[in-house]
Amino acid sequence: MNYKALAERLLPGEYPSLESYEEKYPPRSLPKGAEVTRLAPSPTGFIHLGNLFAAIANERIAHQSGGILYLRIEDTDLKRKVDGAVEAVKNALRYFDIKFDEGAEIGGDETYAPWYQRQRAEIYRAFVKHLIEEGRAYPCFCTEEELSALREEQTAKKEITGYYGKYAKCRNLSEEEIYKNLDEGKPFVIRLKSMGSPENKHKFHDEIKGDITVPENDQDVVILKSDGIPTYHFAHAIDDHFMRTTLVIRGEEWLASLPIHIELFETLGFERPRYGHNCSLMKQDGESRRKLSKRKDPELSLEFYRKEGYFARAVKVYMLTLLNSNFEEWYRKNPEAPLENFKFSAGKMSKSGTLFDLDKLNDISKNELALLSAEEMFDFLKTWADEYGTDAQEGYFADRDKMLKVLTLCMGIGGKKRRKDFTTASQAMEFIKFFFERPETYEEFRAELYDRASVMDHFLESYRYEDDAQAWFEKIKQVAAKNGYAAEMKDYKANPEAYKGSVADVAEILRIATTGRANTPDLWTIMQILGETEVRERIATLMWQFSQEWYREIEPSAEGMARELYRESLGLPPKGENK
RNA sequence: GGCCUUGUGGUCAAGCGGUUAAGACGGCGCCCUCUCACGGCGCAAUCCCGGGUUCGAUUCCCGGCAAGGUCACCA
Repeated sequence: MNYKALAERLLPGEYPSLESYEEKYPPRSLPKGAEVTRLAPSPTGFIHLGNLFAAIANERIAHQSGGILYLRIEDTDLKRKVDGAVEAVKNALRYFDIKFDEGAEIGGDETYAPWYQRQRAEIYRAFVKHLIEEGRAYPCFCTEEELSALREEQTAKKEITGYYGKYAKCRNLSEEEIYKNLDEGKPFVIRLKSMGSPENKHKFHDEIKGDITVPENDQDVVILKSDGIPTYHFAHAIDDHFMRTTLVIRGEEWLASLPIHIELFETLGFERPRYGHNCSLMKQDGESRRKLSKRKDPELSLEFYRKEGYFARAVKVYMLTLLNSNFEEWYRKNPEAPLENFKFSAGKMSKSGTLFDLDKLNDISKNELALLSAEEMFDFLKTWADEYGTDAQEGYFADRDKMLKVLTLCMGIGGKKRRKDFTTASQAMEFIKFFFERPETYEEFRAELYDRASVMDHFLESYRYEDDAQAWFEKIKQVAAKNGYAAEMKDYKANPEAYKGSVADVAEILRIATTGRANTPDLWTIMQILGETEVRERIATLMWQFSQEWYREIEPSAEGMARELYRESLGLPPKGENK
């Protein structure tokens, strides 16, 4: 068989010499030990937690070694392409502070460009042509129907499926048959002529899994599709060689095709990069666990975290704790140090599938947010609200001073202990809502707090905005005593039967009346921020409602009196209907 | 089904032949307290199973079992 002539017929024309590519994409001049890693998504536009997981590992390994992280777009399959996908990937990763040194739409050193595989067609073909000339690749004319028939046959016989050995029909086509097919214009793919046998097993060192055994490949895999574009496997070998990748961290799902890649690198005569196959993120689903799925699990999408307003650093910290088991301990000891100072190591990555734990993420988020200053929190929330918040929420930020006071209080800044009430921006906005909008609904009063109107009335009577926290609380105590509640907690605990309740209950009535909620940060400060008029109006409004109800039930004729009471408490003149 | 990988509390996990088998999240209880949050203290809960090797196995070996991955002109 004249392979040279065949190669020319299959891929006609002059191609640059193989050596010229070596010169064009020379080995990188980097310090010893520097790792070149990459992220190589296909442009589907959907970027998920698994991508981020691998991205962080690749980024850390590259940058802590003084190496390079680049972005390559694996667009060999047109069906997967979605417009704007590359932008989406870049944006998502920027949010989580993953910085590329070079790559598609990144700029940087152009030596190893282009980074879109479709733009690299010539290189792939040059090498495919070479393999044909060497007799290490051949054209295959089998149709999809033939291939699936073969698969069925193999399955029925309980043999291994695929294109190999005696099943590789086109491998042994005669020269005449090949040219006849070609003359008839039959479409063809180029397959690798595999020399391996799965009976032979080799030890292989995986940077994450450790020593594993890998069988030899015997599949005559497709390397060039009928459209002249290579398959993933072939493009991987060529690109990672010429982009001078030193370490490939990729998902565990690639482990099964490692034998193919090993053979490809061998037959091309390339030194292969080191590999680390990381486990995938799992989710508990009833009895069993499964990979996080795009359809069923919104928390897989990176977009989910941005919409909810997760703090990017918190997500990163959580990823790091999953990625490297010793990270959590390090972080505990070095809470102040930049994350980059942590010595990341592929060897510490988990070997088995990790269940994604939203509780843990939420815990980390609370802690991370509690580290922010009021100004930082202001910026974080505002950025979120501008993009995802309602109009009303955007409005909260108009009064910067008030917002800073609110945040200072709600985050417990200045106090002995920081508060940790929320995990995301959307929760935080919900939490501070009552400062900016009057409550629409009120948390239910416990049944025993039946005389709340009277408590409110007494409170408004004695309330002075100028009072400091202590004086204010003294007055609450007086209100308590006046209404039959224990002014001192100790008294109440010692003898609960003697009272209707304690100051705590009185405070609860006032808390619900002003905020709508039974649980809030310090009430006195809240009242200070709201301002006197607002406090009085809120409490009086509710008080009036209660009085009305009460009068309606007990003494319908006295309803008018309730209104007067209300007006009086606001300091308004009696009579007159308009506010 | 073949091949590959993995198996320590509910979850993430330390551990490398002898330990009361760390820690964190979650759960539960108590304390602090005007509520909540924070914080403090405490409790429950784990070495997949069966054989070896050994004075001794969670740890080493073999065999099961279970889980995950993969078997395309998708990546």
